[in-house]
Amino acid sequence: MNKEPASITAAGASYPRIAMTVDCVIFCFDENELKVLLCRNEQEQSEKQWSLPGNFAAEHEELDEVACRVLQQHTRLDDAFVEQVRTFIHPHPAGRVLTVAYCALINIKHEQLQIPEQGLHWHSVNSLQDIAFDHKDLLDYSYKWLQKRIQEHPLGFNLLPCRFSLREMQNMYEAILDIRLDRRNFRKKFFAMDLLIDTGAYENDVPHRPGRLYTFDFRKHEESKRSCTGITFL
Amino acid sequence: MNKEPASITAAGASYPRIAMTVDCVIFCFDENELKVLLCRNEQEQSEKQWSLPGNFAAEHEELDEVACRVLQQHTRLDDAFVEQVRTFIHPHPAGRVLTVAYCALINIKHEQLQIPEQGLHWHSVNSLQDIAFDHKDLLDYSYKWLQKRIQEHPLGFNLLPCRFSLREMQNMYEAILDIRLDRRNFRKKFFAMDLLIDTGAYENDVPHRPGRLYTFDFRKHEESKRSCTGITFL
DNA sequence: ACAAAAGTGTTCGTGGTACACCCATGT
DNA sequence: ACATGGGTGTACCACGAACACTTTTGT
Repeated sequence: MNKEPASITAAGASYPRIAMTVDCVIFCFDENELKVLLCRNEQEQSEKQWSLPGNFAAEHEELDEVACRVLQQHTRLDDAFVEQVRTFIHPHPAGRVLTVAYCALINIKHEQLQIPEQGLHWHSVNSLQDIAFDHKDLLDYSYKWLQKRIQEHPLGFNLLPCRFSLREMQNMYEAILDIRLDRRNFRKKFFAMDLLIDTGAYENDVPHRPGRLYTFDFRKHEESKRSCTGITFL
Repeated sequence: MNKEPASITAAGASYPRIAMTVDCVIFCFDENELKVLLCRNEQEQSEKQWSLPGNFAAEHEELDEVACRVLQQHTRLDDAFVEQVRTFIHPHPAGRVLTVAYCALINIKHEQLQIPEQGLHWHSVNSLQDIAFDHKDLLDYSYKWLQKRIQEHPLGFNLLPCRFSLREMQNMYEAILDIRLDRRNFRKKFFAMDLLIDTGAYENDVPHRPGRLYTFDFRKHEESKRSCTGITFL
C-alpha cells in the first residue's frame, strides 16, 4: 500500500498496530446550560447507553482532520473550534482501543447546524447518565479540561452567537465554571481587556431593558498574547 | 489472540489499526541548563540524527506504563514525574505512525540514575541540532508545554535534588522560562506560599556563604488545591 | 405602576514589582 | 581584606472583591 524502500519495509512491518478512534466531545451552550452531544451506541455495546461521536482515521488523514470530519458528520458544521484534549487507552471487548479525545465548541444557533442522525441528543453535562463507561472518563476529563482552558483562553465565545450580550457571556462562564460572578466586576474586567467590540445593536425579544450586543475581537487577542510570568500554582 | 464472543469479533475486526509509539521527552536540569535526553536513531533513519527515546505498547499495557518503561530502560529510574503531553501523527517511510508524547522530569543527581545505552546524550534545549524532523516538532511542543505547566503547577521540583537552595530553584525557573527574576521577590513569593520545608541544613562545597536547603511540601500542595477563578487569558 | 434586568463607581485588601544594604563564608 | 552570593524590608501600583442605586424597557 505504501511505496517504500526494501530496507525500510522490514522495520516498518515490525511496528505493532493498534485500533484507534478519534472521539469528539461536542459542547454547546443552550438554555443557560453546557450540553454535550451524545449518540446511541449503534454498534456492539448495550443499546441503552450513550456514547461520544467518533470515527476512525482514514489513510493520510491528520488527527485534527478526523475530529473535524466527526463534527461535520454529526452537525454539518465545517468551521468550528476543535482542539485535542488527551489520548486514552481503553479495554474493549474486541481488544483494546486507543482513543484520541477532541473537544469541539459550537454555537447552538448556527444556521448551518443540523443534527441529521437519529439517536443523537444534547445532554446537560450536569445530569449525565447511561454513558458507556469508558466515555464517561473521557467526558469528565474533557469537561475539566474545558473549565481550566476557558480561564486562560477565550474559547467560550465559540459557544455564543457572533453577537452576544454581556449577560449571555456571564451566564456562559457561570455555567461552565459552576460559580456565581459579580456582574459589575465581570463587566469591568472584560471592558478593561478591551477585546469586545460594541456592535451598536441591542437585544430584542427580551421582556426587559435590552442589552448591548458585542463581538469578540479574536484578531486583537491573537496579536496581544503577552509574556506573562505567573508561577502561581493554581 | 483475544477471547471474544462471535458477535463482537465482527465489529472488533473491522477496526482499522495504526502503528503507534510512545515517545518520552526526558528533561533534566544540569549546569544551570534544561537538557533533554536524545539517542542516536538505531533504526531505519539517518545515523547522524538524534531522536527521542520511545517504544511500542505491549499487550495490555497502559500508556503511562509504556512511558514509565521507556524512562526506566534509558535511565534506570522507576519513580519519576511522567505526564502525557499530546498525540501526534507523523508520516514515516514505513507508513504513518501515531506518537503519544510524554514528558518526564528527572533529577540528574539521582543515585539510581544510569544512562546505560550507548548513543544516549543530554542535549541543551537551547542548542538543538540534527534532530529527526518529526521529533523536533514534538520536542518544541513539549518544551512549550513545560514552560506553561511549570507556571501553574510545581513540576520543577522534580528536576532538583530532594534538598535544594533557593538559588537552585530560581536558576531552574529562569532556565526553563528563559527570563530573569528578582531574587528578593522570588523568595518572598515562595515563602508566602508556605510550601517549602526548611531542612535546617546548608549547602557545602560552595565558594561563598552557604544557602539553606529546603524540601518541597508536595503533600501540603496537593491538599491545598484551591478553586481559583481566573479568566485572565494569558 | 410594576417587574426585570441594564448600566455605572468607589473602597479596600492582596499581591506583584522595583529597589539597596548588611551578613556569612571561602580564599 | 576581599569577593561572592545569602539574607532582609519598604514603597508603590495594579488588580480583584465587595457592594447599591438609577435607568430603560416590556407588560
